[in-house]
Amino acid sequence: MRMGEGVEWGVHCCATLAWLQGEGPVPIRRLATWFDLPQEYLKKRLQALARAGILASTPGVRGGFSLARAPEQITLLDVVTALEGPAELFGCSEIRQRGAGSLGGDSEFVQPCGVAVAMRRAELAWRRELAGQTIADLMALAPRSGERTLRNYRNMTD
Amino acid sequence: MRMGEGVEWGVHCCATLAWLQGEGPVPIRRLATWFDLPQEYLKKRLQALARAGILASTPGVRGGFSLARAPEQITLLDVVTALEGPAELFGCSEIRQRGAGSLGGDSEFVQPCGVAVAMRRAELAWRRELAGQTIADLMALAPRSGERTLRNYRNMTD
DNA sequence: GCTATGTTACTCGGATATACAATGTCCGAGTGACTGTGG
DNA sequence: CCACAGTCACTCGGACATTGTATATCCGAGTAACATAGC
Repeated sequence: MRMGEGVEWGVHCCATLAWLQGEGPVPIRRLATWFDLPQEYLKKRLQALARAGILASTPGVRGGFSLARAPEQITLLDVVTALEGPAELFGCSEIRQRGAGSLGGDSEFVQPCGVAVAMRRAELAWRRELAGQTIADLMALAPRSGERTLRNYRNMTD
Repeated sequence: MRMGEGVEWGVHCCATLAWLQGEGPVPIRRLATWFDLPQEYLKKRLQALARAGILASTPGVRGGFSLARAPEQITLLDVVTALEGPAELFGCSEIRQRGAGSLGGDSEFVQPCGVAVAMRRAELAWRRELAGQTIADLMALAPRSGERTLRNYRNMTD
């Protein structure tokens, strides 16, 4: 039960795109070499972010990816949900009303499964924390001596 | 990123064993038919709970599994950790200091990755909620008209 | 000078391969309660 | 009545087979900026 690596990639790429806002779209190759990631697979993950409305993709010769909204409007929960899917961590398959256990109890299962309720509560706490952190918050935390390096790197490839 | 089904099985089996405390060990076959689960695989998961000190297994002809501690002493976090491992949901692989991004920044990476910090905070909130729920809490919530059925079921197989 | 055509550097979407974890099954060994037998 | 061996019903641990998902790669199609050619 672990999150895919794509989540880490996605968040860092969002932060990077936030630093580079105003410079136009950033091609995947630049992001991939910047973080040393497999270019093709990174593309797939960023496409998922674009489908979710977090990134915007512009085709063409000067194309690439850019933020679709302001960094303050992108939460970690948005990124996680876009990349890992909306499914819950705990999927209740209602085993309580299967097998011999369901023979006697007919009207007992009208109220929800207590296990699922408890799990959902924990999961909501998790999502609430994730929803409270935006890309802008991460930018404020990060020590951006690297920002200069990041911008210069564009010139290195041109 | 989903939890395995074994977690649902484990929690329900713990609750069942709690109801049947004092009747001695319960064999796997009874639990498996009760919930209509694959017996052999359920065994594997319960063995994991036994290794974690949540269940106790007694060999022999009247053997089976039983709770190793009181239901108040078993939290959902215990069960989840025993079955899914202690690994964190978000594994930071420090991509920020890989590739071209790490060329300029030398002393920048002394402080922890902001992404990992935010993820860890959310995860701690999740674990805190899970640790606040015990098997005994679930028993108090559950409508146990089924408890009679459960005890009778023993006689059905004897 | 202006339009048409081609080139280039990107993205998109789908198809496919690979690695690894989750799920499921099977078998031999150990163990303790019970049964039966010999003394 | 008691010691002892045998059987039975369990668990344990490991060795597999199967399935699904994450990861990774590749290819054809579309698109917009730019360059070039033709009028």
